[in-house]
Amino acid sequence: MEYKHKDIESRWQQKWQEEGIYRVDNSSDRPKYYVLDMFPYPSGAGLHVGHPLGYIASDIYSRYKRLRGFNVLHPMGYDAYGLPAEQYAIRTGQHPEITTRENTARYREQLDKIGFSFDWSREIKTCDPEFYRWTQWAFLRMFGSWYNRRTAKAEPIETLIAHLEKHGTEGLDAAQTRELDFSASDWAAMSDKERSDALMNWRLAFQANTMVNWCPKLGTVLANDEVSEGLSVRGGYPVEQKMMYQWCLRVSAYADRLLKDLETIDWSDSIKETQRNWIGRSEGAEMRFKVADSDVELEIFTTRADTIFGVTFMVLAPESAYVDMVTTPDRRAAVEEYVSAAKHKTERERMIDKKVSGVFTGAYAINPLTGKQVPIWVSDYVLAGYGTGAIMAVPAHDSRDYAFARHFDLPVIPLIEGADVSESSFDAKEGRMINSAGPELDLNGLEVKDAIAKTKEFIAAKGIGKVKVNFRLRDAIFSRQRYWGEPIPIYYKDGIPMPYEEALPLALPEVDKYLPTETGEPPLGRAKNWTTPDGYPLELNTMPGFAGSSAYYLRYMDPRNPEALVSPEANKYWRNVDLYIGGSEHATGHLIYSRFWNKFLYDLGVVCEPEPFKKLINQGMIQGRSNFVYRIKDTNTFVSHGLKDKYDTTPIHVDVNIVSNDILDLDAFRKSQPEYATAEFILEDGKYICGWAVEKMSKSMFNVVNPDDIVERYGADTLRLYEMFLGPLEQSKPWDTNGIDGVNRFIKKLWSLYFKGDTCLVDDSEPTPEALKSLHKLIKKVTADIENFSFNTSVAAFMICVNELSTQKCHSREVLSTLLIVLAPFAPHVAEELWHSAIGRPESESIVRDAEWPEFNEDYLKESTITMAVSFNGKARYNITVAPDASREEIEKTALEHEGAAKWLEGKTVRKIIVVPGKIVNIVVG
RNA sequence: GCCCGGAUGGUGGAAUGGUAGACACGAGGGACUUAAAAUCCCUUGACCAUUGCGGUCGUGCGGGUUCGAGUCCCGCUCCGGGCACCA
Repeated sequence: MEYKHKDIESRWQQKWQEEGIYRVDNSSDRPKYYVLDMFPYPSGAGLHVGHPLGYIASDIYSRYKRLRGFNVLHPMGYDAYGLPAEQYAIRTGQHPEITTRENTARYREQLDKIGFSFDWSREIKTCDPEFYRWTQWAFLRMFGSWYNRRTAKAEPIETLIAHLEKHGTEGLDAAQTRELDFSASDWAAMSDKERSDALMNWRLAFQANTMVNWCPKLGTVLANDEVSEGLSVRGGYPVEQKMMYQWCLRVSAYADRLLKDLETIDWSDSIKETQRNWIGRSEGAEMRFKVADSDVELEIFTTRADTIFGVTFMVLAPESAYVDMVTTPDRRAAVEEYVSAAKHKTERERMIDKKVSGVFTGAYAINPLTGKQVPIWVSDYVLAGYGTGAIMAVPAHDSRDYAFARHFDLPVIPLIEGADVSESSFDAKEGRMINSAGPELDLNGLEVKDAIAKTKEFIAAKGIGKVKVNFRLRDAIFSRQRYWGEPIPIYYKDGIPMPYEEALPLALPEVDKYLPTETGEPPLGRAKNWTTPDGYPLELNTMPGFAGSSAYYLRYMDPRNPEALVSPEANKYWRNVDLYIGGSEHATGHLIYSRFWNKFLYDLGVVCEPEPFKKLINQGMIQGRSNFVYRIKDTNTFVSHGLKDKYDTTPIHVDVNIVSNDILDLDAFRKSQPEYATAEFILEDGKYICGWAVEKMSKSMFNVVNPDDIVERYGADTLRLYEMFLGPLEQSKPWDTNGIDGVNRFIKKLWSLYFKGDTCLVDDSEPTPEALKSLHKLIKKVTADIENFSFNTSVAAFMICVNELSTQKCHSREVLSTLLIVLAPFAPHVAEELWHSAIGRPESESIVRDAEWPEFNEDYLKESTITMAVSFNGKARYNITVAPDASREEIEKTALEHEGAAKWLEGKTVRKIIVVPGKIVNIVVG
């Protein structure tokens, strides 16, 4: 029998599917294990070889866990709402649902060919009403909840209303949009509309007038993580800041829990660090500065309370409400001009324009510790959205304040001994304080750390301010002015937003065009009868992309449950994801929102674990490896890479699919484009060698490698092994087809252990000690490697083992069948085939379902003798062989009596002998 | 600017503080073959020596700890990633 991958793979894939061997139940005697991949957005381009990298790794792990006796949940689905399908719809008029259906079908076809062990009976799509009803449901739960800081959890809005009825805002400690202050009788006197507006201040899903990232080109608002450097992540269009009334999620309420619980989960340091940065906890103090000749008090936030004696001016954000309150009449015109100019700048313009700018308000603030007056300025380097939108400026110890002070010629007072502030500020939080003594507080001589603590204590005691923790994490803007997303289940009764609970799932309506209406309303404004049966208008915004992906891992536990997102039983059984594999680009988006969403559901008692993903592995990106041909200028002649420097050439991308091992297929090249039909070549050694470079894998670079092509040519098992062999899972690396032959050769070599032509070589001979040693070395290595996600070295271990068994001419059924079990997670098709055709296991049995992972036996690894290196002064000189249980003395004796020793001992004294049993003997001479 | 990673042959990459370069690609040589493909065998870090033994240097740079450092510590350089007028 020959190794025919096409025949083998399609046959087993079909059989596995018919028998439903990957279907998993919500109850089992076996322990549970949940392995999840980040589900893909089904784009029109289909999968390229980079996409399955993480899926292959998770599949290997799932299969391994199954063989180890776990009940493994390993589902797959589609993140089906997204911009590309909508933009395609705008261009062509094709309903995004059709586009999405076509794309998911194509994805499924591609995924199936690779032989994944997904339980497709649990497949979900975020655009399926039976799925998104639970996205909408969760949104309404958030709408109906507030965050009680006292109990540190979300509570039903009714408990808040009860509090307001009794005490007003008195004694309330809640996550909120802004500080509100009213009494129980005020509450009683409010109209329904006023109450609704007031409650928005506390709801976890709420509407607010906030500064949003508005992308005019996309016609929608974007969340912070959807914007990078002032451009939209999708499409790269400019984004401006705009005040809009929008739906938001109060993610910030959970900032401290999101930060603290990072310590409880097994994620990489880098992604935890990214989340820590994004959450941005900073401990500081809020302080009040009286404004001279006014009752206004400026509240500012600082992390450097110790530098209060160095305050030489104050700065307000242009958008700050203080600006209006403090500006003196004579300065008003100048200030208004500056503020309006700042407002008209986009975020990108503000970022590019790093020039120092600002305007004096005419007012002065009084330093509460010194009583001295300092001028109040307005500048756009202070952000309205962080802290209080006002700062005390300490130019000596803050580089931004320093730049401002130098530009406007304001005084700089150094506060730290030895700090040279003639050229730049001294920002480090270290050193001893100077110039820091006032009538009531003396910080001189203290270390910065102690000075901060002392100042905080002082201002708190004096009632000048309080200790405050600020977070950079913003509430997530939750409305999108787009069509292809989940409708927000809200209707408006006399202008009051009401939950539309009874309508769930609230299905996405049909529209004639996927564009905003003439009056500038979102596309849902075009839907006919987009009202409740009573005629109340429905919300026109849809939910953002992260909505559907925030709780999908819960739905897989119980995907067809019509009563609940997930039943308590199913949730208690599967709990949370044990292993999650996906790209690190979701660090500040999906992975934050999911954790937030899960914590909210945890507060509600819907889920039993406070974190959704116990362990997270970020697979690296697979980059493209582009090939180039070199055209001699103004000719149709192409020169091989090694000779190109002799000519004046232009490098041109050439399709990597007509290049093999960097050698160009000349005929295919001539046929690829009409203009190349008459191309001439200057060859080296009869070949045209292409140049190469690592670039993003994309159509425009002609470097897209399609997994189907690899599967067609080499088979899924080769693709799987090769993707793992490419390098460490978490590292980004270019796809390089050059090495794939080696892995394919390995499979053929493996096959030749079992078959020579049509003859089956497997027999019942007693395995030799060497064969058992090779096998158990492999079991030990692969077991450890899988646990550590070091799959590349596992593949190497297989190659070594097969080479050894092949040299030993091992035909033992015992050894060769165990080898297949170890290989099965990596290359399931060839393992299953040989399991039956060569080992002769019964038809009814499947290696992927019924085999048991072998335990390695240390005894087989023991050597009758062991080799140890003998070194002199640390440099190895010769080897000795000793018994494994040789005593220290025996080893030393053997080492010194070895014939090689004489040369090194000649005329020297032995000072010390270090023996590391089994490894090395170091003889220190001198 | 702050915070995380990383740097090893021609290439991708291996190495619980213990003989650096596993495994694979590529390259060179050979066998088989009319020939090619496929397959198999040998060589392959650099330099020196080569009749044979062998020797010297080598993990981005400079120090240190250690009998012994790719690995640990200190100080740099460069590359990748995250955050960023966040006070």
